[in-house]
Amino acid sequence: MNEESKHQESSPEPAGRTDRRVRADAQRSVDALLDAAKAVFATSGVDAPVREIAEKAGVGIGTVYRHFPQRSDLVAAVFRQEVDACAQAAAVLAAEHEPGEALARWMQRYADFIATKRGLASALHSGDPTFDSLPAYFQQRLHPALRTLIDGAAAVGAARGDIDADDLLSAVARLCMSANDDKPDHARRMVALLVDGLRYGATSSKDGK
Amino acid sequence: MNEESKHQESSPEPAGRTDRRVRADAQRSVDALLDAAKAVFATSGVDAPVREIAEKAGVGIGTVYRHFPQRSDLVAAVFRQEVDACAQAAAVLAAEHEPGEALARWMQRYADFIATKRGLASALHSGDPTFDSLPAYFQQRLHPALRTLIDGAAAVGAARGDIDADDLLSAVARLCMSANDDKPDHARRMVALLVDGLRYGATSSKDGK
DNA sequence: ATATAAAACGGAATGTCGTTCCGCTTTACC
DNA sequence: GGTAAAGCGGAACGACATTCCGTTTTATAT
Repeated sequence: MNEESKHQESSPEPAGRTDRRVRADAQRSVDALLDAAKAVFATSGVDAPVREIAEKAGVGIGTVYRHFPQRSDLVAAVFRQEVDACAQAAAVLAAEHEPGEALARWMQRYADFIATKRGLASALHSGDPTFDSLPAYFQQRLHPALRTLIDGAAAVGAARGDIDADDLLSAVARLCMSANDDKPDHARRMVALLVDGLRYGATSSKDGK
Repeated sequence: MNEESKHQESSPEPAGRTDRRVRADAQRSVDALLDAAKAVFATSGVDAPVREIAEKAGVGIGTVYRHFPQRSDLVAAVFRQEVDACAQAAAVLAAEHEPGEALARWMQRYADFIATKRGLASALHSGDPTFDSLPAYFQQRLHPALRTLIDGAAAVGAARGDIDADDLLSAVARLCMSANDDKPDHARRMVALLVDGLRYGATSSKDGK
């Protein structure tokens, strides 16, 4: 169940008869908007004015609302984009590191994502219908990524494999949302503890039980 | 321009009542505002316009801001008021029911409070300094109420007494904030389960296990 | 290459909101 | 009753999200 990238780098392939779909300038605007919004949200929070994002992206206000009918649509799009990046990171880490290390690094990557998005929890509980589909999207995108990493690590005996990916994802999310006010690295250590737990239960042999 | 006249000089009133403190019309305005805000927040959410509250209370906008310098001060005041009511309910329930029943009913009362205040979690995580003191106030007000109920129930063998009140309060809060979208009575049943757990561990006699 | 219609653009205009300001009214105390 | 402080109401202000529409750009047909 994969889905082609909706807004990736513009590839000038002339294939297809009716290319009436996406105009080049529109694609440029959307990309610039997403980049600008990500940067502005990171510095000024998700409550930053739309005008500030439009200015940083070098487009007019009207252009923002052409592509994102509501403010919340932009916010949701950025969240989705970051989740995509997080999911993609799984493949990259799996290619660059041995399975156990890849799993550990990805868990921290995911934890960082949750911890830095302070406005995420508020958005999900805001009642805005725009965000209703986000939880399902997150799980749909993150579950396979983590599942693959766990299986990979379990195959070489670097971690136990009998763990539900969703359980892990929600557990980490809860850990990172709780005590972020007191100690900045509290979440990091708790996640590391979780990963160590995965390693502890590893089975060296093929036979799981 | 800061508040300086809150506290008068050192004890200028020996026995007589100094009426220079609160003017009658001001008290009326504050009461009407609090009532109106509670009603409006319940129906339209905590993001309801200040003007709507002012109109419902029958006062002008200026009057709102005289007593609540910021919107968030009004929100916090309503939260505090509801927590007070919840804490007071403990004494009422203790007087009207036997200890075990009082404890059980109060837990549901508290659960209802948390579950219906959808904007509470968002407010606490909003970063607005106005809400910084709320968690401490909640605990300070609720802890003694629950502690008394637990002790009362434990004294007649209706519940175990070796439970930390804060643990219970935070556990119930978490339960009521999680799965409120799926099933409306999920929280209620989970809280009932918790209460049953308290009853299960009750000691009818003095034997310490 | 030029024409053309659709798509996209920019930004002024609109409406809502929080908050401030200030002249007028009420209250409490003498 | 006199008076001064406290309280009141609401117009005014600035920030924001969102809409509207005349102008410009793009993709395709000619």
